Amino acid sequence: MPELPEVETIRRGLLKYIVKKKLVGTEVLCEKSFIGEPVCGKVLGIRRFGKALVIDLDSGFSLMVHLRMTGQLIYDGKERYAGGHPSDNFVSELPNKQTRVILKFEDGVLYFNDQRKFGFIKAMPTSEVEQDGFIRKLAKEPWEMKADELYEKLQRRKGSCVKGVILDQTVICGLGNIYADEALFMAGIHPERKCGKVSLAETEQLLMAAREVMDRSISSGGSTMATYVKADGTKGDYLELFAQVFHREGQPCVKCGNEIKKIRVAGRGTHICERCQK
DNA sequence: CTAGGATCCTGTCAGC
DNA sequence: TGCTGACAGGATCCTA
Repeated sequence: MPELPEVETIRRGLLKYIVKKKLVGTEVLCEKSFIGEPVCGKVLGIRRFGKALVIDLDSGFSLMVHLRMTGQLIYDGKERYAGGHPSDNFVSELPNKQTRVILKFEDGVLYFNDQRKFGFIKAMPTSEVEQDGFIRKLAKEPWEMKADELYEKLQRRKGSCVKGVILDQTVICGLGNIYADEALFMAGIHPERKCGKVSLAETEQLLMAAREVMDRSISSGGSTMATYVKADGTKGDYLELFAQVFHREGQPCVKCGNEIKKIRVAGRGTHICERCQK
């Protein structure tokens, strides 16, 4: 679930709570959620590679965290900081039955919750992080990628629907289901369009749109976070304020008033305006 | 190599 | 109320 903007928001938020703090113990409640042997050490920093976070320790080890669909990181100390898949876990009593791993710091606890168990924390030597199979294959993020590079990649997969291809992190890194729909809408491209039928000019539009939707989300603290940490425990609905098509089926298109439709593309729920996207 | 579909897992919701 | 199937903000694996 969490896409690049949410993961980046968690990274920035967590820095304040765990950098220079010592990780002193690990409790693994679900075996498949923790790969490798638990490690200890003081936190030097937190890096992000696409949708994955890497917590570097002064012991020479690192923890790679991937939230996949339903992962959450919830730091609980003097105050609580939560991010990831939106749910009541952000404000409820922890640990609970979705808690998979507990990282114990000297003055707080970091819970890794994950309803569907697709996510994981992986311990490895810091020197091996960049050779990790997942990280090594990641493509550039939209801000670093040039339009002709993306265009060439799209042409290499000319028979596939463009949405499925831009969700592939080895093609372009960072987009997930929300921002793919939003970027395609902004660029006026139908998600079922074959990659071979996307022009260089449209690729440029798509790239700009991807940057814009994610920039906007990062600067507001991610689509699912910020509002969730409010003291009164109310659920945030930032997505509703910012999404033009995502989860807006049945509502009018913000550009033309036509009804937003929900279809299925590349196995994923997909939101479109049939008049604005061809 | 590409393209499409199944799969990992738990929970929720719509429909009967 | 209980059952069933569909679906979910991700990525990989398998098959053709």
